[in-house]
Amino acid sequence: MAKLGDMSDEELLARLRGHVGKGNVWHAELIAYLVEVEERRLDRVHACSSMWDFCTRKLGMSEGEAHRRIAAARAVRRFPQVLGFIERGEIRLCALYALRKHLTNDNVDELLREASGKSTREVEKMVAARFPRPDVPTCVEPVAPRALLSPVSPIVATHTDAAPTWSLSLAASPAPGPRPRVEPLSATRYRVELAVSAGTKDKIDRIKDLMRHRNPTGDLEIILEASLALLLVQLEKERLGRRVVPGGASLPRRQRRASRPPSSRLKARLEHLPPPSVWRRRRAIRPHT
DNA sequence: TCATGACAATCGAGCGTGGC
DNA sequence: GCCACGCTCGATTGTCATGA
Repeated sequence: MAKLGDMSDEELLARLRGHVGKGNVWHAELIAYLVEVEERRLDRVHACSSMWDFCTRKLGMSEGEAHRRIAAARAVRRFPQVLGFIERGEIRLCALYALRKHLTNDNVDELLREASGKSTREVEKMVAARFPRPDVPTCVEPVAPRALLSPVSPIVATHTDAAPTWSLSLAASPAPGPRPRVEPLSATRYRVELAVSAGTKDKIDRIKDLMRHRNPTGDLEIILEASLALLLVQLEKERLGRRVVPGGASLPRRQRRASRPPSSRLKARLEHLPPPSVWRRRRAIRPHT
């Protein structure tokens, strides 16, 4: 290959354009190779018990990498048209991974077209809308503090209730627990899972008692919705009430910026800033920024 | 043992903000 | 108006735990 420094500007740009998008082609080729290897059963020829074994031991892939690429290869094997979508960068491997179990001969073209150009999250939402899952049962139960957590996840549904749609775990201390989880179940329903402090649990119980006349079953979804509605009104008043600007959020960035008083802008930023020691830590952790 | 899911780490892109 | 910086979000990858 010629040295980059020796190339003319035109040649340099032409070669650069040639490289753009090669990543997708490379990915598609890799998947195509895996399809062929599996069809010829070359994994067995090379003393591997499975494709996964072949990819991890012979090709040096990580477990997750092997798993996702084999899944993509099997989707391509069933539906060869998938490869074109990968090659053109219209569908990402992660998005394909989310989609693969729902592909059939009848819907593959339609689903691929619909998922085309969407992010993985958007594809997950699309799958949830097309293939809705039932609501999860409500669950409120004590969990161990973070430091005492056993390897087994403490979040287990123990109570079944038809109507509510979110599960809740109760932490015994305010120490950081498992990460909150929000996942689409269908086009209009979400599963929300989180750990809360004992104080928050007490508030929920108190609200349940006070709302009993309007919410006889103590439905957590009703309580959450009512609480969020109140908080939303308060926050909109706090954050947007001072900025009486015609058009509001639809104004161009510069106008929005100019419409905000400097004092409140600075205050709003300071309210959400971690202490300076954390800034230094973050910079050390993220050297690329 | 293998397949799978969950989650954290990492990287890059986009956006908002402050300073010049 | 431009630029640098920091934050957030999405995509990908690696690791670990778990169930078949």
